[in-house]
Amino acid sequence: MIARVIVDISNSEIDKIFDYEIPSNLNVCKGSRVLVPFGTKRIEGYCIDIVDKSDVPTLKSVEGVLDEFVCISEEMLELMEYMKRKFYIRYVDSLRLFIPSKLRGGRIKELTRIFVTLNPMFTFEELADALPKRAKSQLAVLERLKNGGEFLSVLNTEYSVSAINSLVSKGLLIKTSEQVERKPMQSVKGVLDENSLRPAQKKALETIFSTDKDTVLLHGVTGSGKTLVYMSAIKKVLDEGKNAIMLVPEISLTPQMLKNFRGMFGDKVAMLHSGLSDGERFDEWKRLLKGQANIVVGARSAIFAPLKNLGLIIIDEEHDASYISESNPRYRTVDIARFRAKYNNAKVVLGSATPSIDSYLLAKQGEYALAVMEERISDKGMPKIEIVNMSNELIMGNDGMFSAKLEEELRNTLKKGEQAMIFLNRRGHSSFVMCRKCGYIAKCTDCDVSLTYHSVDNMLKCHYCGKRYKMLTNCPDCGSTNIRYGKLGTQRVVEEIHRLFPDVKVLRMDNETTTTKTAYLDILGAFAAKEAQVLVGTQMIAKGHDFPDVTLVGILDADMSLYHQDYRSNERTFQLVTQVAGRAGRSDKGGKVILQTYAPNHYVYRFAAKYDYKGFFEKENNVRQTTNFPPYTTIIRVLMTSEDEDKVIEAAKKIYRELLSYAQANADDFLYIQAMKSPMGRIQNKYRYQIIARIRRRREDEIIAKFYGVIDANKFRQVSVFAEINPQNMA
DNA sequence: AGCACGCCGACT
DNA sequence: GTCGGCGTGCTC
Repeated sequence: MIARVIVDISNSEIDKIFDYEIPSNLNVCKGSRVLVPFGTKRIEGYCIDIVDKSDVPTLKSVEGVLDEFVCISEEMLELMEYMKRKFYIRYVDSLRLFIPSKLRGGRIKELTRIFVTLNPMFTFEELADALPKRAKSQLAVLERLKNGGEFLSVLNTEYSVSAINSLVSKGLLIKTSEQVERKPMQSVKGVLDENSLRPAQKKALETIFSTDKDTVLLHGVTGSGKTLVYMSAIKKVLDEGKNAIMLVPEISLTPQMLKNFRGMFGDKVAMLHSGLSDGERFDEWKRLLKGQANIVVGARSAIFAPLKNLGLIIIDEEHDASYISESNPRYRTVDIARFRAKYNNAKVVLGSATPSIDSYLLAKQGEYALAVMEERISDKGMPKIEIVNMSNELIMGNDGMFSAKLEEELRNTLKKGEQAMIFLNRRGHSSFVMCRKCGYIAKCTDCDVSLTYHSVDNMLKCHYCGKRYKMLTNCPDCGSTNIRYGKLGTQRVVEEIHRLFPDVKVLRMDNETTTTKTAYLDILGAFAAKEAQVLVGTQMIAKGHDFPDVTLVGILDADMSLYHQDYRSNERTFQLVTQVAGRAGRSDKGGKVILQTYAPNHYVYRFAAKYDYKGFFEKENNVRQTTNFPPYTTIIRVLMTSEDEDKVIEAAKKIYRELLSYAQANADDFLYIQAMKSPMGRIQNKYRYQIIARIRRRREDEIIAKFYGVIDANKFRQVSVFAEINPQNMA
């Protein structure tokens, strides 16, 4: 018998199927990982098929089978073919997405997960007394473990590493390496009861299971109870003996979210999130493969979970950009989900308060079924959004960051002892470093980008490649010591608040303050614990936790994301404003949103302030259609990079010539094609040139195939070339 | 991606 | 004479 093998080397020249003889003593299956001789070396590979004969005259033999289980299912092999056709992804790159990285590279060891308990020698009170009064978070950890231990990986997502570590080093906590039977957490907010569902939720559930469409768009305003619909739907599917995938944006994999699912479904849930170590990820993957877990909750890549017999795939916050993989391998999660749903005869549910224009249009066109939930569970209504025209503030002589209105509202909120969140866009707020004498601006040596000053460590940082530099004392050009450096926008806001309200505690959350993985949760945790009254931050504070005491949200500069050459910027701004506004008034205290802008009449704000998604959709959809932008057209971007500028230009010219003549021969389908230097001309010491084409969609598959074909046929030494379809970022 | 094969310069 | 530079081509 012959094994058809993909070797585990990611290179387009090698991404072919190689045939090997299967020795009679080896049990090689379709989907097995195998060890094969390749050139002069031995290498890992994947057997994707078993056949009787081969066209290759002399064959080498498979040397061994790597795992005691078959790790790629028939479904995933078909998905691999689909991903090749649809996204031009190499076979190996697909296969690598399907399995945990722990499996590759030889030795596989079962990891024993570390379990943490309170030291049984002491009572809870004794342990608590041993702590200094200041150690609040350590006390929280102790309280968490009062009723039983927890896996370290779970604990790490809930508390800071330092709190846990210091408890362990003081001997108050005990780490055990052996597996301990998990006690399912107490369920939250009561058990799922069909009767506790509101009519709108029931109706949404009905739509999901009665429609003949494979995909349902669930448009539910913030706070309309989408999570309960998800859970009920999962429960129903589980009762039928089928399995489910629940995807959330990475950032919303908060402890609460995990707790909800564990509480409801106990051991049947596997988690795949960034807080897991390789070993833990492997453990979870194995549980899914063996059928020990029936539900997976995770970020984008969990769509590839090895679950069989899928009944339901849920994509929460479907508009979130993180569902589109923007670096190789590039794919769109919805397409993968729909493939798997079709294969398993399952349903896909796309949930959002602000669906993407693409999705909502598909729903209107009847490609998706549509379920709508228009009311908040709390009957509180949405917080009122007030638009403040910043041009007027300037005329009135206020050139500060806060409008008079926002300052007043902030004062009221603080007086009442309630909390406020101040949101500002990051774009346009990085602080660059400049010589006052000669105008020199500090730039990265590898990128065409000015450096950002980071006050935390007094260093200069390149935003694009991450390279760090010492802060300048003298100007390298003129030697002057008169160096000016700005502050990050968030930092300036914090100072402004301190100036206006000297006694108020303020937390700041941005790139600079969240360098560690746990810092994000630490800051949110501190704010939730009311250690500060105001939280100032960038995009990061837009999603995630519910803070019942937040009654005021200020959006300082909504416009920053509006005026951008990106065709999606209106959509993004609408989503952002809606999302940030949703942070206010989560409890019965109600809430208020102050939106500061220089374009108060822009339709994005008019619709956002009324929470009128449909109105916004109609307008934006119309704009896209009349201006010939996606989803009515498709943008293809071919990016070419090299350290050698002459070589990239040569490559760009050659490829452009070929594509241009194709475009001219198919002029009816091309709205635009142009070659140019990329807006970010050099990143990580590589020069970047691009070809941008905008095409009509009726023959898009064929045209995209042509583009990939031209790229494949043109290999240049030291130049890398790749294509992107409707890229999120054109820099 | 590796690695061997191969064909030209400056060294014990 | 040979050691080694890295350009080119192949891997079932």
